[in-house]
Amino acid sequence: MAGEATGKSVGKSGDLDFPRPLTTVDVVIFAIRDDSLQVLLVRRPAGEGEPFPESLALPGGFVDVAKDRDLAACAARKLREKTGVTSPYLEQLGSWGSATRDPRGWSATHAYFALIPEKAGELAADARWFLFSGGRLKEKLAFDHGEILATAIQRLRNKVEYTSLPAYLMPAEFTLPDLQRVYEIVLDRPLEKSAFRTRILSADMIEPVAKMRRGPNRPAQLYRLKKGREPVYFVRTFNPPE
Amino acid sequence: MAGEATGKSVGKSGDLDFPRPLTTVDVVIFAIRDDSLQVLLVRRPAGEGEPFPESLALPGGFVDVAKDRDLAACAARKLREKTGVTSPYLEQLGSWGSATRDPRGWSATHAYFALIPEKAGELAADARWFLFSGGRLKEKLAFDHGEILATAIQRLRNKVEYTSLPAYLMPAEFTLPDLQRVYEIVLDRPLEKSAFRTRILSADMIEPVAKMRRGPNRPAQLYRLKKGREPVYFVRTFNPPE
DNA sequence: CACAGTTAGTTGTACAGTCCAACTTACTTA
DNA sequence: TAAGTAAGTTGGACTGTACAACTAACTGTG
Repeated sequence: MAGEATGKSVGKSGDLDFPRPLTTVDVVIFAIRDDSLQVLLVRRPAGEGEPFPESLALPGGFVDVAKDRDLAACAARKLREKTGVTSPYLEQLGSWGSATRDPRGWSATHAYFALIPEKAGELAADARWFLFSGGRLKEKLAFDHGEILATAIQRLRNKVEYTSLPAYLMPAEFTLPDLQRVYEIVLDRPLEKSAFRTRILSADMIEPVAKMRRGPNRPAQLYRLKKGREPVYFVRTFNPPE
Repeated sequence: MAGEATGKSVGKSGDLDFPRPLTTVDVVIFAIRDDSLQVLLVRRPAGEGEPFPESLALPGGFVDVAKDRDLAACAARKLREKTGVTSPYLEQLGSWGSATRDPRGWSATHAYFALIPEKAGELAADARWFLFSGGRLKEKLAFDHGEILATAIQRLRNKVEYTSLPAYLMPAEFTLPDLQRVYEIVLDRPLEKSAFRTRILSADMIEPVAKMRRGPNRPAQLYRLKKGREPVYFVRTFNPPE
């Protein structure tokens, strides 16, 4: 495998001797920070021959055929390198490939999206969190990363309507109003308190811990995610607005 | 672009001189035939150095950087080459990449799934329809295509619960009981007639044509898909079994 | 030509879960 | 002790599915 080099003939049949697209992996990393949905972006390097120098981009890069066992491992590696987070919610988003998306030639990227709790330790030096204002990012992104990001948000919003995905954006312990707030941030619309509670509590996805969150008002029950990390699918969506 | 060959140094920075994974596209093509869900598979060639010689596999192959503008075009090309169908429902399924899935080296495939109406003209010589018995395919497939196929079925089933996807499996004109039958075949469970009709008719996705299907019993209204091909999303799933 | 058989399509009641709004509870602060 | 606020509950209206019984429209048979 290591002797395969850049795709020059390797097998007996010799039919692998043709141009290969570049293969990359990019990760859309979401977190809730400052009461809003944020995404982690990196600044591209400025070197000669670098495409989109100094533009903002999704964290990612070439698959390393020596280091990466598979695509998911590659995505997990990039997530870890940028955030230090090791076991988040990581889902494949899709792939984008064309002759023109990278000026260096035909390329295909495998995009993942990750949900992580706010805490997160140190970020890599080139990485920063960015905010959506009005559901959109202000900055233009390198390559087709704007499109990938838009797809990620759409997928996230869509799934939040009928799954427990936002649970992966929560810290270890949280209250039901906390969780509802995160749903509302992602969906960008208010939800009904009683319907929300009924749905979440009957989904058997969280369990109360023997503590209350105390504050200036009535204390709130703290919960944690139950083991068995698969997201829950609800049989109805929250009823759509208007 | 054409001079790029197999990944040998091209840019000024020269940092593209590293091994590139093989890049392929595979297509899971579904149709309803003989009152059941079938998938189109091809027999792999027998040549020396061919992986999985004579095994069954999904239609697919290497991205051709000269012919294929992007991944979707590549998938559409493979669909066309095997079935002659040109404008089906074609959705990206995901990508699978690892060091071990192809004995020829690190490879990544971009998988698509297509829904086509039964009619379909001539098939390519190496292609044949295969049946699921008991929700599973009997044959073992080459590479990780069994896994890809399983994911495709799961995705199809899942979406059929709350979208109008099966409409793309229908011929140009069909009756409501026809459509319900297709839902039932895919979901492998019976649905309620009245709830089904209410849902479909209020979704504004089909329109009656001025004809009836006549047969040995009461004639049935014929419908066709409305223009504007996006699938419809329902706010509830069909209530799950048991 | 009536009647059985079959499928198309409708109707009505029960039920589940959201929507909406008002209510009670438990705390803090003045 | 009273006002304020957020947590959590309760009940009636509404939407859409589940289930079952019904009517409608045709064919084929005796």
